[in-house]
Amino acid sequence: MRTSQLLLPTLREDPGEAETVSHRLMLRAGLIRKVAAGIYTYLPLGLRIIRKVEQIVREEMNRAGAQELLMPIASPAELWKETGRWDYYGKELLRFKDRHERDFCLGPTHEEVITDLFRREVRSYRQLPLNFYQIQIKFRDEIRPRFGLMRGREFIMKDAYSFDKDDAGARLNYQKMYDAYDRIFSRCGLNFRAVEADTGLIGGTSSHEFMVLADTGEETIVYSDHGTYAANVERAEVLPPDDETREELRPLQNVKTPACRTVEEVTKFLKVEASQLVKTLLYSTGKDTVAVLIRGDHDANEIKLKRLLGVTDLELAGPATVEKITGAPVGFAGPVGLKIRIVADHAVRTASNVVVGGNQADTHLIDVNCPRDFQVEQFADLRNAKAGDLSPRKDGVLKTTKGIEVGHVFMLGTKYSQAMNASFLDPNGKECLAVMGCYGIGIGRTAAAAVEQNHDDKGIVWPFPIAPFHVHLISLGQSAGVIEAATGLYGALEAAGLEVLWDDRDERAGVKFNDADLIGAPYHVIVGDKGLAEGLLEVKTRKTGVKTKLSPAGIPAAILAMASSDRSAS
RNA sequence: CGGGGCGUAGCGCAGCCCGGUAGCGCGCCUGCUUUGGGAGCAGGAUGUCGGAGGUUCAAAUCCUCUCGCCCCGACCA
Repeated sequence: MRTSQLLLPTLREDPGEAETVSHRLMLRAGLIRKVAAGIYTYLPLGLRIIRKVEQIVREEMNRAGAQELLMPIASPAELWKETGRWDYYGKELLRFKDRHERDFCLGPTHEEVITDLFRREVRSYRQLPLNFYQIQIKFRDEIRPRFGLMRGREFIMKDAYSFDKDDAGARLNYQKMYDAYDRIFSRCGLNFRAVEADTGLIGGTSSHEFMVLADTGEETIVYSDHGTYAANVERAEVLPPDDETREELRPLQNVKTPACRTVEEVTKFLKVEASQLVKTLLYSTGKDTVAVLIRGDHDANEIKLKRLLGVTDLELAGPATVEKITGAPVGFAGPVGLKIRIVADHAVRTASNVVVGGNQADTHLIDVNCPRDFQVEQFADLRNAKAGDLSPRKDGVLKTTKGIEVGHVFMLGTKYSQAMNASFLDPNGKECLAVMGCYGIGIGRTAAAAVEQNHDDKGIVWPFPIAPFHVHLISLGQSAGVIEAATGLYGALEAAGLEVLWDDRDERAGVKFNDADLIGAPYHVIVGDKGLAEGLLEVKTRKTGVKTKLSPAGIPAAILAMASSDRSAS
């Protein structure tokens, strides 16, 4: 492809709308353009990258025995009402009516549609197992789209759905997908890790997320320093403290803490550690308000809390509710004398002589002890794991890192097959529910994650397998010799099976070099009069910046050799 | 939805506080020179100042309302 025939609008300056590396570079390199918040056009070069990732995904899905199909973007409300997700999914589900006033939505995921297909078309255990996948545009009306392709409202996803006759089969399919994901992200040249995860809105019995490790990731991962345990922090179990010994209990006292509301303010004012403080969080469940006690140096985990309380909606109570229940403004709530249901994290049980809110403005209580001064209905694991905690498998101590979730595999069990009566006949003629799994990969997010992980101050450094082009051919000047040599090389490189972007514009060398660095093809070949005069042309490896002088005829073979050694090294 | 910020030429921004001619850099067009890391000179084009109301002799600037976008929190591939 010649740049003179390609829409490749690179930007010299950082666009004002982008802050994240991948978002900024993808805009600057002319890969994407925004149409509306979280909605993007893939420009020709950007689409090539998307297609590369899709192709790797497709090959590995096919290899794992999944079959490709394509479901519609729009689906009727009836299917969603069958599983209850028409209501449960909330505002993220973009709804609309057709001309006959029938309710439809844009598919945020396709369990309903595929399960409907299954129940219509599959009758017998002989047809199982089955695994279907598609690569298709999804729409989720995200609360806050951000970071370009990282979290769009419209995005390209590979989603797969497996159907098995029993749990053992489902586990096998799950494992196959897990292994396929491992290969996919390895082939994309990413540094990633599979972690245990929460199942969220999709539901089901267990799941793993595939996380690309990057400081800019939105997810926090905890992993054992000496073992194999790794989990999303929202999922990671925290073991109850094994040391039950407590300090000698001192008598409770009332202290004035003027305008000290936050943990930080209170600990600073009273000169105590955050771990000596217990915060009292009031959560509204929609039905009632529950007090949740968490140690001052810990963070509440709302997913664990929802599970304990058996609710799906949960939010911190507003100032009015807090005042009504505690009689004090926000910041001074405490468990002593509180008349509502109280649950607490395990760590609160073994803490002694703690500081809590006094349920009175500018007042805290110190040397408070449970159960002497207040009672808790239930102790449970309600906090986020943090660095330094014991691994739940007791195979080491937890460390934390940031990650970008690029893939997620779920064991669904019979959640959807039951709701939609997707059954088959077993050898005895008995009707059985299909055991399902579902498996997603964010295609655009994978590309964006690759940029987060592979860039420098000049631009993107694409991993070879998903690079939009393998070779960026840069011709300098418009002399007959240069044009002839570049034309010859272009043909020779393509004949060698390499994808070549030839910058044939009448631009100055600096402009071309800078654009090439920005776009980030793995290898750059520079054709100029200077090189031609000595019969040697420069080949630059984008990642290392190393330039090698080679005779033109030897360049295609040399690049193929470099590519294969780079790939085996990584 | 809560909090913070922004909307002025294709892009990045200044001007707004203190009302009076719409400006800078990059890009774009023409010409000459230049040509291996974002060229120089000369000339040129480009704006419903996000939109609607209002105040005023006069509004990019002040007021009200509205729309869009970005960033921080509650959701997820």
